[in-house]
Amino acid sequence: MAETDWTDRHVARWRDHWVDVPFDDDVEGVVVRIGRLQRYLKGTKQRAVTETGLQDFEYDTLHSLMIRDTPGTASPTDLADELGISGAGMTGRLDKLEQAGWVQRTVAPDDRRRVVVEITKAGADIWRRAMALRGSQEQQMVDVLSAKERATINRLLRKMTLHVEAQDPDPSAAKSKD
Amino acid sequence: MAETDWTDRHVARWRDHWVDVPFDDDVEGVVVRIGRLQRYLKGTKQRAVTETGLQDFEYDTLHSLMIRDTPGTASPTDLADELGISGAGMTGRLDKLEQAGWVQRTVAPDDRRRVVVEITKAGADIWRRAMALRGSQEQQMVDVLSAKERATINRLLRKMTLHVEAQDPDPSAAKSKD
DNA sequence: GACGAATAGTTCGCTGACGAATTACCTTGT
DNA sequence: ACAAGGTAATTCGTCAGCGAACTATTCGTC
Repeated sequence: MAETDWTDRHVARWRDHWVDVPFDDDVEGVVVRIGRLQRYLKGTKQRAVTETGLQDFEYDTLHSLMIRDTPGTASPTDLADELGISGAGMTGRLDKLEQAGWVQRTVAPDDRRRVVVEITKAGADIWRRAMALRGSQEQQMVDVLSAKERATINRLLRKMTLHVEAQDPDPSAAKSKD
Repeated sequence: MAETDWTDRHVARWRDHWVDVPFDDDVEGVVVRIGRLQRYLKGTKQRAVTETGLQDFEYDTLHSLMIRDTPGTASPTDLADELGISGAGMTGRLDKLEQAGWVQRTVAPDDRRRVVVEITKAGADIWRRAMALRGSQEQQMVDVLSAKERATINRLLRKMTLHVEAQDPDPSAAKSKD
């Protein structure tokens, strides 16, 4: 352990104060570090996205629309589930995205209750631009690990994701604000 | 690689569609998995906190107030920084927390611009109750790893947090909604 | 083939958070 | 000693998102 990070200091400070609560250094370490890395990623995304002129929630929605088995097209409900927001919230987002010209709504001809959301050329283009800006920053975070370490951490992370994905059987309760 | 998780499938699906963007399986894997684990943790916290009758943001604020070198007392600005919300937002939260009787505001006698936020007995009690509910669920996530694996993943996570903490020199831009 | 239940999406009123402006207080330089 | 500038918190207007009620369409069954 060459250096101590924020989490080490946090854990050291709190090991004593813990009363009536199970406290395991390694568990706390994993949980807190994941939180801190996620916070960092959120920040880098924020910066990348803002640079394109998109708002955070606009990018999130376009992103969700693109990274699916049917890229660029989805129902509002599916998107809402995937993004972890309410139906009402989704309506609001789509109003703004459609207004801005990034997506397009059409009613499904076979079931007129359904709405099909499709990304426009402009939408796909700006999403790709934001993606490019993002990628490099994420790369930077992971690049401090060697190839071998990257493989190891993915193996361990996968062990945990498999566990949590098994608990929550819904595969669409997914990606959140990455 | 015994089983594939959501991220494996995501990466497999997207390796091809990637154009004009650097795409590394392992980098994407780390980033996406961290996001998904964090989402899960957010969910477990949510459930634990709701069970105590607290609202999410109330718990977050009490938590931030407790896990510091001066547990149970802080300035509004420090709390806002730590929680990553604006000063205005903090004022709003403190209004509600004070109203509910979980915290108490007093002006600092030596510098009357300053406000000292202190947790009340009731506040500390309910926070502790929520903590206990939380702990066990976090434990569960990490428990799929062996003791040795837990040590390894913490080492690798620390490598990354040290990197990102070095980039963002502000140590208070910290914990977010854990 | 018609009426009740189910489903997809939207509208509505409210809430938490934001940025900008404001108030109150302290510090510094002359 | 007092004006100019800085700092801590609050107020104000706005916005995204929520849950609940509502509308429009389809399904199921008798």
